[in-house]
Amino acid sequence: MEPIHRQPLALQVASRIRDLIATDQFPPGTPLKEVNLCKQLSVSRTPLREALKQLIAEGLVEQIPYRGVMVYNPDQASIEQMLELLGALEGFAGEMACLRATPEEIDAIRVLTQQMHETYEKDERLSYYKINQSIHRSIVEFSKNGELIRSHERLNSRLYRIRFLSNRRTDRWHTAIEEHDAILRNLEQREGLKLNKLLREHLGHTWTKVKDLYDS
Amino acid sequence: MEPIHRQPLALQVASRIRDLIATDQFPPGTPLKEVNLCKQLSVSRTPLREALKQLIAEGLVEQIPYRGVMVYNPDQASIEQMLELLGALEGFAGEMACLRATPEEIDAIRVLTQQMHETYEKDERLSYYKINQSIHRSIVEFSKNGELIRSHERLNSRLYRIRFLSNRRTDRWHTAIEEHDAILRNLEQREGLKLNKLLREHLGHTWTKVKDLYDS
DNA sequence: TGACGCAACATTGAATACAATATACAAAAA
DNA sequence: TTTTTGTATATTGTATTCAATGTTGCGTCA
Repeated sequence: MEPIHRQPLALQVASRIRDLIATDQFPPGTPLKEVNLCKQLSVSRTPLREALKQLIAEGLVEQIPYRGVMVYNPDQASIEQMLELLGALEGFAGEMACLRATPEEIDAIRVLTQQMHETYEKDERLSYYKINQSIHRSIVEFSKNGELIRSHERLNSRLYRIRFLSNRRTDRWHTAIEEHDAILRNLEQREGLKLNKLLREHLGHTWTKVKDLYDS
Repeated sequence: MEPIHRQPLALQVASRIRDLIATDQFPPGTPLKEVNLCKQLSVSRTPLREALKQLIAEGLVEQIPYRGVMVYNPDQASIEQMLELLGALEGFAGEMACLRATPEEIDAIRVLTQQMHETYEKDERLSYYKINQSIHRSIVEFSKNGELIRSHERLNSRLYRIRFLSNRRTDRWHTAIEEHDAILRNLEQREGLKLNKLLREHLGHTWTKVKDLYDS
């Protein structure tokens, strides 16, 4: 039988804060004061502090001794490095997916890519963004490497907000759609090395979009 | 001026436990009971628990609610996946290092590779192992990508013991040395793609060594 | 007027106390 | 003898309390 999964309070608190950061309710730089959060979340300081320790380890927030915890506010250089690493992870995942994905799984990517086209034509940015995320996550999953999946998930969550902001730029949408078509094609044809390259470049373009956003 | 670095107790505790795991004084499966550790380390439960939370996030130990934490004991599949990911990270790092390493940094790798030869000839296994680790870490550092460096560091620490054990096998030493010569050559000639491939294969060989170790 | 020092306050760091849960073992019933 | 069940004990989860540290603002003195 399916075992009952229990969630210690600290874990629940951690994922709640994670969501609050991802949805920009706690934007970068927000100080996370323990007593305030305790009241807002109705927990005592101990589980909250344990949750914060986890988030620190994940790199989602940063801590200065005796001065508290705040939401991580990466500078341009850090963002570039994170996107570069994300590209490497996704590229490698794509390469492995070419070896290991089942035809059904590739079908799923095909469906998502199709849906992406539809949201593009209807100009539904939020849906577009979410489908885009799904595609990337799926490719990583199909690498069938749990460690890779976890690493990607963590890094991606740190970039969630950044990528969302860069999504507001519409002038690169068309290129992005074309790239996704190419990604699908290479996955279908199991062209691992080419897919690797494509995905890395795809993330590279994300960086240029983010960069413009910061510069303007 | 260089700021003074403070170490909250929890961080000190975490790195102490990390060392104990790396040096196999806490081998895989060891239950880490809070009160015992508190006495041994002369700290109270709060900082200890915060330290454990970090180690959990790092994947060095695992936790079952109300049953405690124990040193992570990966099965063969997990080890294979971790090594695969480590290969991807080091391969990519090598590729970037070809673009970004200074001549002086490459010199440093050359010196280390030379020292590796010497320890090989003198049959000094521990020194050999440590120099080997230094070379890999250096290559990753020369990628100049802080995120990549941290990710690699964390994954590597989880594999430290495994790789150490697999180092006892001597029949692959010679091949490993040759591979390291090739790695140095390709780094010197800035052959990024070839170096990437080499490093991935190099880690792949580590996996076969580990596998044999488990099977026998 | 500006700089220094002191004090009150706010916030985090650590320790302890209490509650919830799991495990082990023994006693009782089938 | 085997199974079950209850109780004692150990261990983790959570709350509360106390200590250490950093910050802010006011007052005093040059």
